[in-house]
Amino acid sequence: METAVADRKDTLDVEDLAELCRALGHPARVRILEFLKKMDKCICGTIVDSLPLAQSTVSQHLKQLKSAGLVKGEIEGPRTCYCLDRERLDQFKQYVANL
Amino acid sequence: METAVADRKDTLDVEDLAELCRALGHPARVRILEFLKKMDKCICGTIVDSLPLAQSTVSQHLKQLKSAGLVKGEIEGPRTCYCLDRERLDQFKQYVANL
DNA sequence: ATCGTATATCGACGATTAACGATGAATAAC
DNA sequence: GTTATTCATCGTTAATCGTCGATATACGAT
Repeated sequence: METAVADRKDTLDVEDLAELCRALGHPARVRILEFLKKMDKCICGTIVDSLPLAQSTVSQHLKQLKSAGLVKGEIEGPRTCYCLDRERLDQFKQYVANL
Repeated sequence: METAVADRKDTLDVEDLAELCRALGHPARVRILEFLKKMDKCICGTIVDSLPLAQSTVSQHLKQLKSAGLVKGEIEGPRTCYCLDRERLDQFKQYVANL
Protein backbone atom coordinates (compact mmCIF):
# COMPACT_ATOMS: atom_id res chain seq x y z
CA MET A 1 0.00 0.00 0.00
CA GLU A 2 2.56 2.52 1.04
CA THR A 3 4.79 1.38 -1.77
CA ALA A 4 2.00 1.87 -4.26
CA VAL A 5 1.32 5.35 -2.99
CA ALA A 6 5.00 6.20 -2.95
CA ASP A 7 5.33 4.99 -6.51
CA ARG A 8 2.54 7.25 -7.65
CA LYS A 9 4.08 10.17 -5.87
CA ASP A 10 7.39 9.44 -7.54
CA THR A 11 5.73 9.32 -10.94
CA LEU A 12 4.30 12.80 -10.52
CA ASP A 13 7.53 14.26 -9.26
CA VAL A 14 9.52 12.76 -12.08
CA GLU A 15 7.28 14.21 -14.73
CA ASP A 16 7.14 17.56 -13.00
CA LEU A 17 10.88 17.71 -12.46
CA ALA A 18 11.47 16.80 -16.09
CA GLU A 19 9.10 19.55 -17.17
CA LEU A 20 10.92 22.12 -15.09
CA CYS A 21 14.27 20.90 -16.35
CA ARG A 22 13.10 21.06 -19.92
CA ALA A 23 12.03 24.66 -19.32
CA LEU A 24 15.50 25.56 -18.08
CA GLY A 25 17.29 23.46 -20.65
CA HIS A 26 18.13 26.46 -22.77
CA PRO A 27 20.64 29.17 -21.80
CA ALA A 28 18.33 32.00 -22.78
CA ARG A 29 15.66 30.73 -20.43
CA VAL A 30 18.13 30.38 -17.60
CA ARG A 31 19.22 33.95 -18.22
CA ILE A 32 15.65 35.18 -18.23
CA LEU A 33 15.02 33.44 -14.94
CA GLU A 34 18.11 34.96 -13.39
CA PHE A 35 17.18 38.37 -14.75
CA LEU A 36 13.73 38.16 -13.21
CA LYS A 37 15.20 36.96 -9.95
CA LYS A 38 17.18 40.17 -9.73
CA MET A 39 14.63 42.58 -11.18
CA ASP A 40 11.57 41.17 -9.46
CA LYS A 41 9.25 42.64 -12.16
CA CYS A 42 10.17 43.42 -15.69
CA ILE A 43 8.44 44.29 -18.94
CA CYS A 44 8.92 42.09 -21.96
CA GLY A 45 10.83 44.78 -23.87
CA THR A 46 13.52 45.05 -21.26
CA ILE A 47 14.05 41.30 -21.29
CA VAL A 48 14.25 41.43 -25.08
CA ASP A 49 16.92 44.15 -24.81
CA SER A 50 18.96 42.03 -22.42
CA LEU A 51 19.30 39.11 -24.82
CA PRO A 52 20.88 38.87 -28.28
CA LEU A 53 17.68 37.42 -29.75
CA ALA A 54 14.73 38.62 -31.76
CA GLN A 55 11.70 39.87 -29.86
CA SER A 56 9.57 37.04 -31.18
CA THR A 57 12.10 34.47 -29.99
CA VAL A 58 12.22 35.97 -26.53
CA SER A 59 8.45 35.96 -26.44
CA GLN A 60 8.49 32.25 -27.26
CA HIS A 61 11.02 31.58 -24.51
CA LEU A 62 8.87 33.48 -22.04
CA LYS A 63 5.94 31.41 -23.15
CA GLN A 64 7.84 28.25 -22.31
CA LEU A 65 8.79 29.51 -18.87
CA LYS A 66 5.20 30.54 -18.29
CA SER A 67 3.92 27.15 -19.38
CA ALA A 68 6.26 25.50 -16.88
CA GLY A 69 4.92 27.77 -14.20
CA LEU A 70 8.19 29.52 -13.51
CA VAL A 71 7.06 32.98 -14.57
CA LYS A 72 3.85 34.94 -14.61
CA GLY A 73 2.84 37.68 -17.02
CA GLU A 74 0.56 40.58 -16.26
CA ILE A 75 -0.77 42.74 -19.09
CA GLU A 76 -0.45 46.49 -18.58
CA GLY A 77 -1.76 48.35 -21.60
CA PRO A 78 0.27 47.27 -24.62
CA ARG A 79 2.96 45.93 -22.31
CA THR A 80 3.35 42.71 -20.40
CA CYS A 81 5.07 42.73 -17.07
CA TYR A 82 6.74 39.46 -16.14
CA CYS A 83 7.75 38.25 -12.73
CA LEU A 84 9.16 35.09 -11.27
CA ASP A 85 6.89 32.58 -9.60
CA ARG A 86 9.04 32.11 -6.54
CA GLU A 87 6.98 29.28 -5.13
CA ARG A 88 7.43 27.31 -8.30
CA LEU A 89 11.16 28.01 -8.28
CA ASP A 90 11.31 26.82 -4.69
CA GLN A 91 9.51 23.67 -5.75
CA PHE A 92 12.17 23.08 -8.37
CA LYS A 93 14.87 23.63 -5.80
CA GLN A 94 13.18 21.15 -3.51
CA TYR A 95 12.95 18.49 -6.18
CA VAL A 96 16.60 18.87 -7.06
CA ALA A 97 17.73 18.96 -3.46
CA ASN A 98 15.93 15.65 -2.97
CA LEU A 99 17.71 13.91 -5.81
CA MET B 1 37.01 44.29 -13.47
CA GLU B 2 35.12 42.34 -10.88
CA THR B 3 31.96 42.79 -12.91
CA ALA B 4 33.68 41.47 -15.99
CA VAL B 5 34.92 38.43 -14.13
CA ALA B 6 31.57 37.85 -12.53
CA ASP B 7 29.91 38.06 -15.92
CA ARG B 8 32.19 35.42 -17.34
CA LYS B 9 31.52 33.17 -14.43
CA ASP B 10 27.81 33.63 -14.90
CA THR B 11 28.11 32.80 -18.57
CA LEU B 12 29.76 29.47 -17.83
CA ASP B 13 27.30 28.53 -15.14
CA VAL B 14 24.34 29.36 -17.32
CA GLU B 15 25.51 27.14 -20.13
CA ASP B 16 26.44 24.36 -17.76
CA LEU B 17 23.19 24.56 -15.85
CA ALA B 18 21.26 24.52 -19.10
CA GLU B 19 23.19 21.44 -20.21
CA LEU B 20 22.42 19.62 -17.01
CA CYS B 21 18.77 20.63 -17.20
CA ARG B 22 18.54 19.48 -20.76
CA ALA B 23 19.93 16.11 -19.68
CA LEU B 24 17.25 15.75 -17.04
CA GLY B 25 14.52 17.23 -19.22
CA HIS B 26 13.12 13.80 -20.00
CA PRO B 27 11.28 11.57 -17.51
CA ALA B 28 13.22 8.47 -18.49
CA ARG B 29 16.50 10.16 -17.73
CA VAL B 30 15.25 11.37 -14.39
CA ARG B 31 14.20 7.82 -13.59
CA ILE B 32 17.57 6.45 -14.59
CA LEU B 33 19.27 8.97 -12.36
CA GLU B 34 17.08 8.06 -9.42
CA PHE B 35 17.62 4.37 -10.08
CA LEU B 36 21.38 4.82 -10.05
CA LYS B 37 21.16 6.91 -6.93
CA LYS B 38 19.59 3.95 -5.16
CA MET B 39 21.57 1.13 -6.75
CA ASP B 40 24.95 2.79 -6.70
CA LYS B 41 26.18 0.59 -9.61
CA CYS B 42 24.07 -1.06 -12.20
CA ILE B 43 24.51 -2.85 -15.50
CA CYS B 44 22.81 -1.50 -18.59
CA GLY B 45 20.48 -4.49 -18.88
CA THR B 46 18.98 -3.95 -15.47
CA ILE B 47 18.28 -0.33 -16.29
CA VAL B 48 16.68 -1.44 -19.57
CA ASP B 49 14.47 -3.86 -17.63
CA SER B 50 13.34 -1.09 -15.28
CA LEU B 51 11.97 1.09 -18.08
CA PRO B 52 9.23 0.50 -20.65
CA LEU B 53 11.56 1.33 -23.51
CA ALA B 54 13.61 -0.49 -26.08
CA GLN B 55 17.20 -1.32 -25.18
CA SER B 56 18.50 0.98 -27.88
CA THR B 57 16.44 3.87 -26.54
CA VAL B 58 17.70 3.34 -23.03
CA SER B 59 21.23 3.21 -24.36
CA GLN B 60 20.69 6.54 -26.06
CA HIS B 61 19.33 8.04 -22.85
CA LEU B 62 22.34 6.77 -20.96
CA LYS B 63 24.53 8.33 -23.59
CA GLN B 64 22.90 11.69 -22.96
CA LEU B 65 23.38 11.42 -19.22
CA LYS B 66 26.98 10.41 -19.78
CA SER B 67 27.56 13.32 -22.10
CA ALA B 68 26.25 15.69 -19.45
CA GLY B 69 28.62 14.14 -16.97
CA LEU B 70 25.93 12.80 -14.67
CA VAL B 71 26.77 9.12 -15.12
CA LYS B 72 29.87 7.09 -15.84
CA GLY B 73 30.03 3.79 -17.64
CA GLU B 74 32.60 1.05 -17.03
CA ILE B 75 32.89 -1.83 -19.47
CA GLU B 76 33.00 -5.28 -17.88
CA GLY B 77 33.21 -7.94 -20.56
CA PRO B 78 30.15 -7.66 -22.75
CA ARG B 79 28.42 -5.60 -20.07
CA THR B 80 28.58 -1.95 -19.11
CA CYS B 81 28.24 -1.00 -15.52
CA TYR B 82 26.84 2.48 -14.93
CA CYS B 83 27.10 4.58 -11.84
CA LEU B 84 26.15 8.08 -10.86
CA ASP B 85 28.75 10.82 -10.86
CA ARG B 86 27.87 12.17 -7.48
CA GLU B 87 30.15 15.17 -7.72
CA ARG B 88 28.45 16.25 -10.89
CA LEU B 89 25.04 15.77 -9.30
CA ASP B 90 26.16 17.87 -6.36
CA GLN B 91 27.29 20.53 -8.80
CA PHE B 92 23.82 20.55 -10.31
CA LYS B 93 22.29 20.83 -6.86
CA GLN B 94 24.58 23.73 -6.11
CA TYR B 95 23.67 25.58 -9.27
CA VAL B 96 19.99 25.18 -8.60
CA ALA B 97 20.28 26.10 -4.95
CA ASN B 98 21.95 29.33 -6.05
CA LEU B 99 19.15 30.32 -8.41
C1' DA C 1 34.99 -23.43 -34.23
C1' DT C 2 29.64 -22.10 -33.09
C1' DC C 3 26.17 -20.09 -30.38
C1' DG C 4 24.48 -16.92 -26.86
C1' DT C 5 24.55 -12.56 -24.28
C1' DA C 6 25.18 -7.62 -23.85
C1' DT C 7 25.16 -3.16 -25.66
C1' DA C 8 26.55 0.81 -28.58
C1' DT C 9 25.55 2.55 -32.95
C1' DC C 10 23.05 3.24 -37.17
C1' DG C 11 19.29 4.69 -40.02
C1' DA C 12 14.55 5.76 -40.52
C1' DC C 13 10.71 8.32 -39.09
C1' DG C 14 7.64 11.52 -36.97
C1' DA C 15 7.59 15.02 -33.44
C1' DT C 16 9.53 18.91 -31.30
C1' DT C 17 12.56 22.86 -30.85
C1' DA C 18 14.73 27.38 -31.72
C1' DA C 19 15.50 30.90 -34.73
C1' DC C 20 13.64 34.53 -37.65
C1' DG C 21 10.53 38.09 -40.05
C1' DA C 22 5.86 39.39 -40.72
C1' DT C 23 1.67 40.60 -38.83
C1' DG C 24 -2.43 41.63 -36.11
C1' DA C 25 -4.49 43.15 -31.86
C1' DA C 26 -4.36 46.16 -27.94
C1' DT C 27 -3.06 50.33 -26.08
C1' DA C 28 -1.28 55.16 -25.95
C1' DA C 29 -0.29 59.69 -27.88
C1' DC C 30 -1.41 63.31 -30.86
C1' DG D 1 -9.39 60.13 -36.78
C1' DT D 2 -3.94 58.72 -37.62
C1' DT D 3 0.42 57.16 -36.03
C1' DA D 4 3.49 54.80 -32.85
C1' DT D 5 4.57 51.30 -29.46
C1' DT D 6 4.23 46.72 -27.53
C1' DC D 7 4.13 41.93 -27.82
C1' DA D 8 1.82 37.44 -28.81
C1' DT D 9 1.18 34.58 -32.65
C1' DC D 10 1.95 32.66 -37.14
C1' DG D 11 4.51 30.37 -40.69
C1' DT D 12 8.87 28.88 -42.37
C1' DT D 13 13.18 26.56 -41.96
C1' DA D 14 16.76 23.68 -40.37
C1' DA D 15 18.27 21.24 -36.52
C1' DT D 16 17.48 18.25 -32.84
C1' DC D 17 14.98 14.83 -30.23
C1' DG D 18 12.93 10.30 -28.99
C1' DT D 19 11.59 5.98 -30.52
C1' DC D 20 12.23 1.74 -32.80
C1' DG D 21 14.35 -2.43 -35.13
C1' DA D 22 18.53 -4.03 -37.13
C1' DT D 23 23.19 -4.86 -36.67
C1' DA D 24 28.11 -5.11 -35.54
C1' DT D 25 31.33 -5.80 -31.99
C1' DA D 26 33.04 -7.68 -27.74
C1' DC D 27 32.89 -11.09 -24.55
C1' DG D 28 31.49 -15.70 -22.49
C1' DA D 29 30.12 -20.58 -22.82
C1' DT D 30 30.22 -24.83 -25.18
